[in-house]
Amino acid sequence: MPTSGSAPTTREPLSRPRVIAAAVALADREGLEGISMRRVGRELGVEAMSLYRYVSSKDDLIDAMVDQVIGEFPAPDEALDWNERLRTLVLGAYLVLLDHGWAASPATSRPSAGPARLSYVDAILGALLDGGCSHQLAHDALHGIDSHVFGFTLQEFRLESGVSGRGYELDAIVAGGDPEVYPNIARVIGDAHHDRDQEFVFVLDVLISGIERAIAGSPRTI
Amino acid sequence: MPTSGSAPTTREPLSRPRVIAAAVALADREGLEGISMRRVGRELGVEAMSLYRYVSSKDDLIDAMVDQVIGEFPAPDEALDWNERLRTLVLGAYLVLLDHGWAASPATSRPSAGPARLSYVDAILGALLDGGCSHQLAHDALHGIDSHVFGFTLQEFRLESGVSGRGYELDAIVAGGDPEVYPNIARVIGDAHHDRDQEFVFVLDVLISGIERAIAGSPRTI
DNA sequence: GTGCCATCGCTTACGGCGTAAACGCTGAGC
DNA sequence: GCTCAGCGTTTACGCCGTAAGCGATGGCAC
Repeated sequence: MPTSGSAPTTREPLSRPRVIAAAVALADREGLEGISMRRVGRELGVEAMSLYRYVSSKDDLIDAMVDQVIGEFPAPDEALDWNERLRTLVLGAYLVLLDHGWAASPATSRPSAGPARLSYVDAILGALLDGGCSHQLAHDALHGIDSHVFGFTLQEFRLESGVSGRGYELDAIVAGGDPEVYPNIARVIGDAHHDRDQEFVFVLDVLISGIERAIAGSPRTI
Repeated sequence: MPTSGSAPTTREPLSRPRVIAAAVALADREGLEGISMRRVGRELGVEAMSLYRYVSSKDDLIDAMVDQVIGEFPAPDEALDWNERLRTLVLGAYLVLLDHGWAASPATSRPSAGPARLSYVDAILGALLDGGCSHQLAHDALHGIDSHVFGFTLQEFRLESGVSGRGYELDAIVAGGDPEVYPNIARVIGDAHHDRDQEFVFVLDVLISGIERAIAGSPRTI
């Protein structure tokens, strides 16, 4: 083998970013359930135990994956008014999450908050404070917005990627049963158009206009 | 052994409800991670494989556990006005979920909807329709309410039962770092009072009053 | 050159998981 | 007494996360 020229088969060395990226790509294809240390290792042409040099546990890996996804959320556009800024911030987060649906669940249920998540939270709070929210109101509103972003995406993936396949599964259940048993579901389900983006925006706008009215009711004094 | 009188050591026969109840009790104590077929079996003094006569898989068990919890949600009080009925319905659901925090995650992310969940959805839709929502609006509002109920509870348990123990973990993270990095978090975190019930109600009221205004904007025509 | 040591991926092993398949017991009906 | 269905058990397979230790590689001091 020549002394300098690297052989084409020389594989790139492992690194934490490479491990995380491979895991994210795998989860994008197979979902969170498809993630195991052995599978991620295989993805990188490496044994499972080798990953532990870059990741302290599977939980650490998943936290890092989540933070990686949140890192893709678009940054706030400081030129916009606070409410429009908040809207685009949240909408941007939602659109990224749709590309990595598996991330909503650990993002919601795991306690860790990485730097990307803290930045995102900071940006949301920044918009709320610029709008005149009291610290308390900003704090409460953040919770509402956060559970909307992650909770809604989670629901979407529940309905979409269910074992039963695709579509709105209530359809099937209700259609198969007596319409007298769940009369209101039966009434609504036939007429309603199921457009997830429009639903997300509807709820988001309800939240934002509710926050605006709360600010008007008790604006920040300091 | 006498022919009739049952010996005190005779153990009650297994049954689906008994399996589900034992699993719920175990999850209440240990969380969802503590659920394994072997552990649930041990709880009942039985081998893991015996459960499969009453439950077709672990997923089936978990779906049944979730529906069991949702079955505890209080029924709607038809005497109330639609908006107050909706409020108490949602608040009742939230309070039950707090007692079974593990249930929020599978309730949100698994595709199955058992009879209790369908009843609950039907009750919510009933209130919305009584309020004059169009079918489309009722449908959209349902999604917002649902992700609030389950998403919010999920967040609460994320913050509470984290590995780091108890309390608001952002505190620790932010306090340890440079306050310049996340200035808005730093501003808010010191002042805001963290009262999860009050936060839940705040967001709920924002949602309900948003729905009221949406009804006023485009009431149901049929 | 020689010896050393840090880096890093691999091997082996353990206990636990979900569950398929086949096995025994036990009690009721005849 | 025989049969048979109901029901809990045993055994086994392939997966999982990860603790512990091994071996190769390559840069560095001398």
